[in-house]
This record gives sequence, structure tokens and C-alpha cells, in this order.
Amino acid sequence: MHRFEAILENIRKKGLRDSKIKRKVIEYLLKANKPLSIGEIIELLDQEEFRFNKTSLYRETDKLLKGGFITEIDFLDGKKRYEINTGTHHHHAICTKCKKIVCVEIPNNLEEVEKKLFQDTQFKVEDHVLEFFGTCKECSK
Amino acid sequence: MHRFEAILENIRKKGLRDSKIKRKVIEYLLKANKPLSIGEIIELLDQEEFRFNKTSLYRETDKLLKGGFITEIDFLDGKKRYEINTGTHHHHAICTKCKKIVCVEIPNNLEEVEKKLFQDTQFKVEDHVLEFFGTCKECSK
DNA sequence: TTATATGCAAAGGTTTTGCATTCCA
DNA sequence: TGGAATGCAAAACCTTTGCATATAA
Repeated sequence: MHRFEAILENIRKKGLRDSKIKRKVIEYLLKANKPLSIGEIIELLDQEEFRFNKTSLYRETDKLLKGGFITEIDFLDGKKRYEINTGTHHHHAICTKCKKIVCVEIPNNLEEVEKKLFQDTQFKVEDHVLEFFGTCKECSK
Repeated sequence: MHRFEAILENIRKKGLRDSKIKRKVIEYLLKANKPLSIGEIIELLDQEEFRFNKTSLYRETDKLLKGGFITEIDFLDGKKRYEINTGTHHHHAICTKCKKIVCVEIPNNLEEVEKKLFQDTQFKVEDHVLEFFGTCKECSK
């Protein structure tokens, strides 16, 4: 699993300490392959009888976020979710029935809209959030 | 102010009761012309010495939402915001410095992306969230 | 007079803060 | 040794639930 090792190395390179919690968070996010909330990470830790304090988890996760190793996503349900920062900007389709998450790559990445917005209002877009909600194949039946 | 009256009439027509809280929420949202959170509405009520219970406010606002009179927006800061449902689908540009909000109309409304998503994965999009974050004209200086 | 609106108290859920302790570089 | 990691308790914050009372249609 060299992807894991590569991330750890980058964490060290960036001057962050390589801690147990950081390792676990990275491990779970890599394995899950979908955004996880802190609550979900705690459940996974529980299953392994790996009990960490919630506070520490929040803090270490925040360091990973600030360091750019993970990204934060909001699916409008009051929880923040995190995923490995792959560098590729992408979006998600969330099934409102089974909560399954599909990654969506968008070829036309709203550049035109953002350019027009700047021309009209001088608003300089630095980031955007785009998530789709609907029904997945299985739940449509 | 016939826009206010028109909404009230629709509320009654739809079988919802015309309550004090509903009136205030509608009034504030019309006046603010930007999405307001429950907390912000409470502040406005306070300024008028118009003290309502938080719970009632949440409940009445929810009825307005379910009835389609207002819409809910999430700016990823842990609070839900509401605005009058104009029927026109639009998005927002939020200045991360001064928190000002600009409405953004998007001509190409992602139909192509959603169609492709359905072709690829059979995921049927029912709704999407698209918000822009960045720096407004004034804060760019 | 019946359903709805409103109030009050309490709790739920996620996240944050402060302080003490442990551990690693 | 010093700064970071971790734990614990508590609080902050937004939101919801349950039950009682008042009010409007």
C-alpha cells in the first residue's frame, strides 16, 4: 500500500508530526473511497477497539485539512465529511435514499460562469461547491 | 408592499395558517434580499423587541419550507439559511471576507452534466447545490 | 371546537475550548 | 527539553422533541 506511505511521507515533509490518529484517518479514507464524517471514523475505530478521544480526532483531522492532505465536503446533513485530496477537482452525486456516493468528474468546470461573474461583479471565485442529489440506479427500481 | 400580501394569500390558499411568525419570516426575507439563518432572524426580531420562542421559529420556518414558499441554502458554515422562493433556480457567490452574498444566475444549468451522469451511472439527479466562494470587489482591494 | 400556533424545558448531535498529561523528535 | 499528540470535562452552537397552553379559522 504505497499510497498510504507516500501520504505519510508528505505529512512529515510538511513538518507535521506523523501521529497514530493521522495514520488511522488516512487509512480509513483511503480504504473507504468515499467521504467519511468524524462520526463514521469513530465507528470504524470502535470496530477495531481502537478508542481515541473525539476531541483529538477532530484536531488531527483539522491538521490534515489545513495541510491540504484531505478535503472537506458538505452533503447538507449537518456533518462535515472528509476525503483524501487527490488534487483532481471533482464533485459527488449523493443518493438521498441509500446515501451512496458517486464521484462525478465535470469536463466543463464552470470556468465560463466564473469568468462572467467576474466581468459582471468583479467577484473573484476561489472555490466552488457542486453536489448532486437524487436517486441511484438501485433505488430507482 | 403587494409582494408580501401575495405570498400571504398563497399561504392561506395552500391551507397553511397565517401566523405572526410566518409573517415576520416572510417580511424579513423579503427585506433582507439575501438568505437569512434562523439566528439572524432571531436577531432581527430582538431588535424589534419581538421575542418569539426559537422552537416556534424553527417550526414555522419549516412549514414555509415544506410549503415551497421559501428555499433552504447551505453555505457550509453549519447554519441553514432561507430565502423567498422566487421560482427561478439560482446560485450564490459568497465573499469569504465580508460574507456578502451575490445571487448568480446560470444560463447553462448543468443539464448536460446531469444527462451524462444518468447515461453513465443511471443516477437520476433531482437537485443540485452550487455555491461559489471567493472575494468580492470591495474586499479585493 | 378543532387544528394550528406558540411557549417552555429539555435533550440530541456535531464541533470547539481549556487544561492536564503523555509522548516523540 | 520542548512542542506536538492525546485525553477528559465541559461548553458552544444549531436544531429537534415532547408536552402544555393559547389562539385563530
